Amino acid sequence: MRETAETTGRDRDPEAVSKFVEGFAAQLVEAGMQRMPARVFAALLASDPGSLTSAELGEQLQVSPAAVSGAVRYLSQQHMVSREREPGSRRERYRVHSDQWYEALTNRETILKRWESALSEGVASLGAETPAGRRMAETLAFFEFLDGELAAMMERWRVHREKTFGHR
Amino acid sequence: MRETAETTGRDRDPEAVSKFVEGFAAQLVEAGMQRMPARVFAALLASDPGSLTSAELGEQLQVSPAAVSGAVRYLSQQHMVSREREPGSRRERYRVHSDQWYEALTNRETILKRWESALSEGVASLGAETPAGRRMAETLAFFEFLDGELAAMMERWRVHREKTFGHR
DNA sequence: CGCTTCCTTCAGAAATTTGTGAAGTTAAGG
DNA sequence: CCTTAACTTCACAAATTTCTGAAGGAAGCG
Repeated sequence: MRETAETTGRDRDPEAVSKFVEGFAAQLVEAGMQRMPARVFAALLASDPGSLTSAELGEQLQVSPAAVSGAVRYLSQQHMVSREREPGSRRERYRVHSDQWYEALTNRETILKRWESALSEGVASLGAETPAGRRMAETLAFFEFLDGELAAMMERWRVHREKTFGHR
Repeated sequence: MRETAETTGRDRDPEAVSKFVEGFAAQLVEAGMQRMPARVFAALLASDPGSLTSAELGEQLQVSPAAVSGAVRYLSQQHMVSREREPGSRRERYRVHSDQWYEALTNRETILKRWESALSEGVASLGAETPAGRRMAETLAFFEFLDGELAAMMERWRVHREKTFGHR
C-alpha cells in the first residue's frame, strides 16, 4: 500500500511532533511506564487522526515491528488504546480514544483492589489490635474511601467535559 | 547497642510479617515502585512502632546497608518516610507516618504538573485548532480538573478519618 | 490455492538497573 | 583528639529488562 501525507502525518512539522512525543513519553516513563509503550502512546496522542498503523509507528519512532507489537499489546491490555483492523487490508490501526484513555488511568482500580487485599490479609495475620494492624487498617480504609471517590469524581468530570467540549 | 524484642519486632511471628512484607511490596512493584524501596516501605508499615533502624531493616530483609541507604533516600524524597536521629546515638530511625504516606501518594502532583506542562507545550506547537491539538487540550483539561478534585477529596478524607479513627 | 503483506513470537545481544563490598565521611563517647 | 559506630558513596558485578533480527503464522487478493 502507498503512503500519503494523511496516513503518515508528514504534512506537519515532524520536528515539533517528535519533540512533544519524546518529552511527554519521558514524563510517562518518570511516572513508571515502560519506555516503548510510553513513546507509542505519545505518538498516537499527537497524531491528527488519533490512530496510526504499525508501520507508521515503527518509522516515526525508528524501532522494529517487534517493538511496536510488544508496546501495543501492553497498551491495549491497559485499555489505553484499542486495535482496529482496516477493512480490506492486513494493516491494523491502533487508536487512542481521547476520553477513554485517561479513564483507564483512574482504572488503576485493579491495582487498588490488590493493595486492599494485601492490606486486609496483613491486618488479619498481624492482629487488628496490634499497632501495626491498626496502621494497616487505617491505610486500608483510605483506599476503600478512594474507590468510591474516584468513581464519583469521574462522573463529575463527564458532566464538566460535556459542558466544555460537548458542542463540537 | 543491644537488641531487644521491642526494637527488632522478633516477638511477633516473623513468618507472618515477612509474608505481608513481600506480598505488599510485590504489589507496589507492580504499580511501578522499585523493589528495594517497596520492601523497605512495607517493612516499616508492618512494624509495630512504625519505625525501624537501618540495621533492623538490613537484617529483616537480608540486604546490605548500602541497599537500605539507597531505598531510604528514595522514600524520603517521595515523602513516604521521614528520618529521625535517635538522641544520644549514631543510629537513625526511619518512620512511616500512617496518615502522611498516602497523602504523598496523591501528591503525585509534581508528576501531574509536568504532564500538564508537556501537554500545554504540545497544544501550542501543534496548533490548538488541529485535531491532535484539540485532543491534547482535552486531556490537559482533565488533568487540571483532577488537580482540584484531588485536593478536595483529601479534605473530605481527613474529616472521614477523624470520625472513624479520631478517638483512639 | 498460492503469493504476498503484515503482524507476532522467540532467542539472544545490548543496555540498563539493582545490589554489593570496600572505602570514605560524620559524629558520639571516652 | 582519638576511637569507633553508623550511615553514605562509589565502582563494579550480577541480574533483569529491552529491543532486535529472523522465523513463523494469519489473512487478503489474484
